Amino acid sequence: MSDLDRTSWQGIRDQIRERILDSTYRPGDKLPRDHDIAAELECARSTVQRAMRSLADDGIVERKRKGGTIVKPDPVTRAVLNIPIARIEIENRGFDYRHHLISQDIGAAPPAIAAQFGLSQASPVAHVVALHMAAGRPFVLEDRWISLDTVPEFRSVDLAETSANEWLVRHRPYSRCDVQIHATAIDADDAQLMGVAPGAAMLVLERTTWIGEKPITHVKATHAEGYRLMTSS
Amino acid sequence: MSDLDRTSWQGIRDQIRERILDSTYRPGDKLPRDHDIAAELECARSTVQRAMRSLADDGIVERKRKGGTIVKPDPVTRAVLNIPIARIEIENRGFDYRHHLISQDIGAAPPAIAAQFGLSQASPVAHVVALHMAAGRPFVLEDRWISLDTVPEFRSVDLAETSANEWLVRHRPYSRCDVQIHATAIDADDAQLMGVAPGAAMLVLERTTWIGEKPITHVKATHAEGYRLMTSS
DNA sequence: AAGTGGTCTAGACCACCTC
DNA sequence: AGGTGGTCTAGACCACTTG
Repeated sequence: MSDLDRTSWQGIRDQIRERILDSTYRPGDKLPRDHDIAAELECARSTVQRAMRSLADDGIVERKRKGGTIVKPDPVTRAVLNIPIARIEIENRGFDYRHHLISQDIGAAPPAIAAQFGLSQASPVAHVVALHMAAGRPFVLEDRWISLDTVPEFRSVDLAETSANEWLVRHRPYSRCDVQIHATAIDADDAQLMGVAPGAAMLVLERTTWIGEKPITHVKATHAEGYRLMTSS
Repeated sequence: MSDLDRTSWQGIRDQIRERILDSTYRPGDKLPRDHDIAAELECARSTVQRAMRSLADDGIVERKRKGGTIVKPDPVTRAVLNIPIARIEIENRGFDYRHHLISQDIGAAPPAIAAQFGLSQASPVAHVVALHMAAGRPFVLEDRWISLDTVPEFRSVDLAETSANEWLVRHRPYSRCDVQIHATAIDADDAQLMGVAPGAAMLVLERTTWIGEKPITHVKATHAEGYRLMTSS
């Protein structure tokens, strides 16, 4: 058969989704209770549950105890970003990977970073600037701050061998990650590093990761001109 | 108690995650089978299943039948983007919303759009350019193509009342959505519309939505200078 | 061929929230 | 206060994939 079993949870999900697509249920409408859908489509209630959770995860319906299930009135496009570490992304594209350490030092946190980390300015941080190269050309410029209160052993990492990016991701799992994406006109210094004209439009990803309530690192990753972040769902 | 029940699926998830964070299980390691974890933590196997699926969704572990569960060796940052309708986003920020229709016409698909849609160039498409304003200032410039084969009734929509964005999202649910994000230097015409200097760095989101295998719409949304897409997980 | 995760069921109880 | 979704269980069978 072309689709899945009508009584698998994917089958149930598809039938409900179909009714939303063909306007049997319209935005704002209340759907029957799980129990009744289960009876009608001849499956267990937990199977309806599974299907409904999937639809809720996709932002298609909204569920509330006692309130029931409604079709979301203000649909939201939901896309999942996968951000791999630079080396993996470059190697996946079939390019040779290398990284250059541009600068590295340790000191007290400047105000902007202290604020981002929620720490006092006396806190010690490491600052690392590195360039990730794909096939000999600049791919990502990484400007990173690491909280040495949270990651004291970072002081003794040899960044010639492993990038800070990779060392952290392998040794310091995080529990939370904030991501911001924006476009910026590159300044003269960074332009020279990236090999583009000053003022060129660059895609920038800024990430801050945390373990519990403690900040691990903040990184500003400036991507090569023309880079596209892609997602699908 | 401060955390959830140790035997709830969230509790199980947290205990497993904890063991990954404290390196009891390291990247690439194989975890015990669900059955054994269930026995050790004294819960049903399906509860372990639920916890494991959550960890797999977060990109922390990888599961294969017969292969077992391993800690993902190449951790990937996974962030979920929520892209609301322009009007909702602007109103949520407490600004007055308005939209201006810049241009609107119907014709055969130009090559780039035909290719994007996987259609022949003879296919009829609508082309709409509109500006979404927040508090009287340009917020998003929307350049949209709609496949009239898929959405014939779009011909008779009055775009003075509802934006194409909003009409589509309310009347044409989609089953798939591709998103691309990039930075671009704005051209002179668009710069005038957005009220910025030509060449300014702008964040652009391009989305194509599909219903089954049929294309609905492709939209290029150029955001105001300095706009930041934010996510958290 | 066999081991592992994936799914389904039926039933029970719980937690939350509207009515 | 009662109805609804959320979760848990125990057991069974299935599907995939590796050895």
